[in-house]
Amino acid sequence: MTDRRVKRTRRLLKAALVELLSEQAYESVTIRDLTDRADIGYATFFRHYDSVNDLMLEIFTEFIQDLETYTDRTDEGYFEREGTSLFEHVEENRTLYRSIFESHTFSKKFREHFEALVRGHLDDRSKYISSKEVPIDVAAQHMVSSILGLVNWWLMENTPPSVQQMGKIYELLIIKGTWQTLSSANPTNLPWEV
Amino acid sequence: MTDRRVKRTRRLLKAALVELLSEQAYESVTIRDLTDRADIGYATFFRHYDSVNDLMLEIFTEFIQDLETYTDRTDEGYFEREGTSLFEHVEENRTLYRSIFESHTFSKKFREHFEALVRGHLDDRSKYISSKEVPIDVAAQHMVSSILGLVNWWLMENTPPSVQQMGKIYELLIIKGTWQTLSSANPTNLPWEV
DNA sequence: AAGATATGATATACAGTGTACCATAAAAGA
DNA sequence: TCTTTTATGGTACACTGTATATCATATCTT
Repeated sequence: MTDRRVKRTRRLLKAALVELLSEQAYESVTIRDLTDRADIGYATFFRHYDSVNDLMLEIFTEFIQDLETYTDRTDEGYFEREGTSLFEHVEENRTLYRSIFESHTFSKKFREHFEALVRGHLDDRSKYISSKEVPIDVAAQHMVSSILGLVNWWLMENTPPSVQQMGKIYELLIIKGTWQTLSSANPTNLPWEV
Repeated sequence: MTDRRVKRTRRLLKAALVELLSEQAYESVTIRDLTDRADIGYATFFRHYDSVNDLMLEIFTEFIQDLETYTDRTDEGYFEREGTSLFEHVEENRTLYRSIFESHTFSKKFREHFEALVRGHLDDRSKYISSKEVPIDVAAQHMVSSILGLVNWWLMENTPPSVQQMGKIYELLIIKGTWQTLSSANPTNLPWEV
């Protein structure tokens, strides 16, 4: 695993895929495309990865780790503050986000990671949640759909609002919108305003 | 176009695809699978459709038409009444909905149709919308993400709530949740309660 | 310097798409 | 009913892309 040649090959392949994603759709990338771009032998690919999905998974995993350290910067830990962090991360990785959202497999994976995160936040605030009509997992799913919908909209827009504007929309539409529905707290006494 | 043989072939192919979708993933269906199931010659497929996507598009189009006549039953025309209609339609077409949501191409198409519908509703209620921070197309996108997220959750759940329960959740989480955020109206004087 | 191993190149098998061709069956029109 | 038209089945073939096997060579580790 420490062999320089192995590290070089894997590095070249990952770089090749990231590069290709800004030129063509993820689904259209072939193994020949990758080995040509990385300038390595075709068969060599299979000595490291099972498939393009397998290679993408490695990039995706590193990407998720990057996102998690990124959103953890704001140690206050509240949802609405993380909104701006999320959109900053998206802005800096537009191409990769677009590719992930284009792929059914990886948008699903991304959603799963995100849902776990949101579930954690909701569990932390469970004492404020009074709604018996909306189950907790439906609420989590709803926030995830809303957030990822907003991110997706922002990615596809040709003249997108700034990160700050998106943070504002995020707070208004998703945090307040959902929270008012689920919350037993007085609107003037919501947790993020304490 | 009126040739009995043509109609027969196309009918058999559509039936074969619908049948196969309850047995395997949409992406995995090959043309050979279809012609074997329909019991027609392989080359015959290409005399009618370009690709599996092309065949699926025909099924999808008929499906969308069915949905539209379905949701039009409730002539009052309000969002929250259509919630139950939507979930009724999903319940009666679970397999097809699952296949559509599994396919990036068709979930996108479905989303586009739905978004046009929601945009129409929002435009009808534009006088109630006061929010200057949330653009109208972001609001429409947000409702669509929320609704389709909820439908998707319902489809994947092994012990899903009833249609009536889903209608209730829909009204609370999506209609009221979003509307309160966008609306200038007094909560006791929202349009659907008039 | 010697042994281990990753790579490049090539051949091969395989699955799936898409086209061309022709004999045959079935439909449409008189 | 007879003739013409056309859709179908079957087959062969070219093409793309995946995946494995093999072997000489280059590169790395110790």
